[in-house]
Amino acid sequence: MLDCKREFHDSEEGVRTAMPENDTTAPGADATPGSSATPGAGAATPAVTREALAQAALRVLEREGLAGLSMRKVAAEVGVKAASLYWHVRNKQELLDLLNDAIMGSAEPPPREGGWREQFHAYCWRYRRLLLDNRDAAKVVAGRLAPGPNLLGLMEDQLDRLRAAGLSDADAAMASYLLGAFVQGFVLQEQSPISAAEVLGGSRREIAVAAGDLFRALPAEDFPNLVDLADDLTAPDMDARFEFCVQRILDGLAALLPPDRR
Amino acid sequence: MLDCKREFHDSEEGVRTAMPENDTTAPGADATPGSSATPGAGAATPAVTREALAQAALRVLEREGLAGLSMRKVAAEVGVKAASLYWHVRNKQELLDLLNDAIMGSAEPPPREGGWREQFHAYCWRYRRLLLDNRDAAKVVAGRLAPGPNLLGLMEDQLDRLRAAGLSDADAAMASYLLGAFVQGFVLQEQSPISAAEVLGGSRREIAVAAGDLFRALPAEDFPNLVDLADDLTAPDMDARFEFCVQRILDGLAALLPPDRR
DNA sequence: CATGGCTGCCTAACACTGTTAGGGGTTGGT
DNA sequence: ACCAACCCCTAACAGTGTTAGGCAGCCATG
Repeated sequence: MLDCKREFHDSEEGVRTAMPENDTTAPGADATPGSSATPGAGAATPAVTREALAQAALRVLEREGLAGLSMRKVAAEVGVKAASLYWHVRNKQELLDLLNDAIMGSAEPPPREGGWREQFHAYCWRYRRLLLDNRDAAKVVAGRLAPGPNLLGLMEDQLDRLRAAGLSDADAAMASYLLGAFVQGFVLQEQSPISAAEVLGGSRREIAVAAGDLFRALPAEDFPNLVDLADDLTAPDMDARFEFCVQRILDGLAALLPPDRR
Repeated sequence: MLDCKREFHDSEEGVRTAMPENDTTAPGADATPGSSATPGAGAATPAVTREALAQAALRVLEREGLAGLSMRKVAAEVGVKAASLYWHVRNKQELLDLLNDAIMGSAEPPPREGGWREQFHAYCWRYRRLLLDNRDAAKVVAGRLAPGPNLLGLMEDQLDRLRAAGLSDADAAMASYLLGAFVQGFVLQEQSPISAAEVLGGSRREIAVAAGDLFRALPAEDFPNLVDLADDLTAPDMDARFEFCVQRILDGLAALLPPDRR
């Protein structure tokens, strides 16, 4: 009776994250967590829903970054004290799961035109763009697989195209996984600061130059290739680098198809 | 005078992380904590070096995971109080950089035999194995590019082979980057818990089954592909999945080479 | 030998974090 | 009017990274 509240906030557990459950990003006063369905609902103005929490977390993330995203700040963002969040959310990790899918919410699949190669290409770029545009999105997404309604929708669409391209079921599933893993890894690397050069809080280009100097300053007898390739290794054009990688993966996938379908 | 200590702990800044500086993996039993080090020992016996710190951090990481790795615990591991660490290290991030390269220290490049494809293949697998064998290594490595002596050595060797395979300078640099980004992303995904299934603290296989059930339970009219490919999407054999991805990348790289060098 | 400066550690403290216990209103249903 | 559920609150706990300032030994110099 004491902690009956922690028991369950809504009807089912496993299905909730899976069900699309019409998520209107609209600030409508409806759609309290899941309890709206349960008869005998009490409160008049919920004021804070799981949707609202996710959006608030998104704003805090944009403003303060992942390291600065605390329960107290998210609570303040929705006009509430920290402890109250635990009514709607089991712990911070669950809030991050909501945030996770909220980030995916702003993604939209590329137009369904052109060959599979163009479409897969566009998918990679859009996903990267999504991760780059939302602050610390890569860190939030990485290390947590939160199959919320938004992510599920994207996967569904993606798989549909891969199968239409002629990939087998297993290959389509693998390819989808490959895309996700690679893009996440790439953006994570791309955004990761270089330890040696962090002292100078310079721009991306400046620290690339600094990294180049670092490589060039190595003893040439021990690291001939690093010294030699310093420029190539620290080329600051990340778009070109990404494009290269994507093309490699596309070529690799193309090799799975019969020659007439590439 | 007050904080003169924070000025510099050692000679040069930028070069330190770059120089190999013979790293002994610490001679056995001495490093054990306890108050034995404190009495009578002055400045003569340092008792805690950056190397020792890195090794201690590695042990704490193995025992408690990244989330449980705190300055106080690492300090206790070397028999010292937390504040003392800031004499040797600027902040926690710098300790993590040391840890980063310490993890890389246990990597050894694959034998230099077979074609470039076998060697690149082995590189991918060894890197993944390294990240899997050291607890939370993927999380430590991701989001931080710490070009310590160990990582530099690996890059050097890797680039050497890629160039020997016939890749252009730019392509070799890109390919090396691709390898790192992909493997990190893959292992990160591989190890990331699934939000919906975390309640059951089951094994990898169990949560894969649970994820499969989750996909199968989706409304078939909205997610026909997810329902259909549930088995393929949740196939628990991560080795096979990794192998697939690596082969795609290898194929993609092979397309860069003239047909006679593939 | 004495003096100071440097090294390496210490204790205390600050502002913060996630999380829990328990209490108090407001609401709707009976 | 009562009850139960809902939603939020205050207070507190243990733990975090980090800094200020102090204190004991070692070095080299006067």
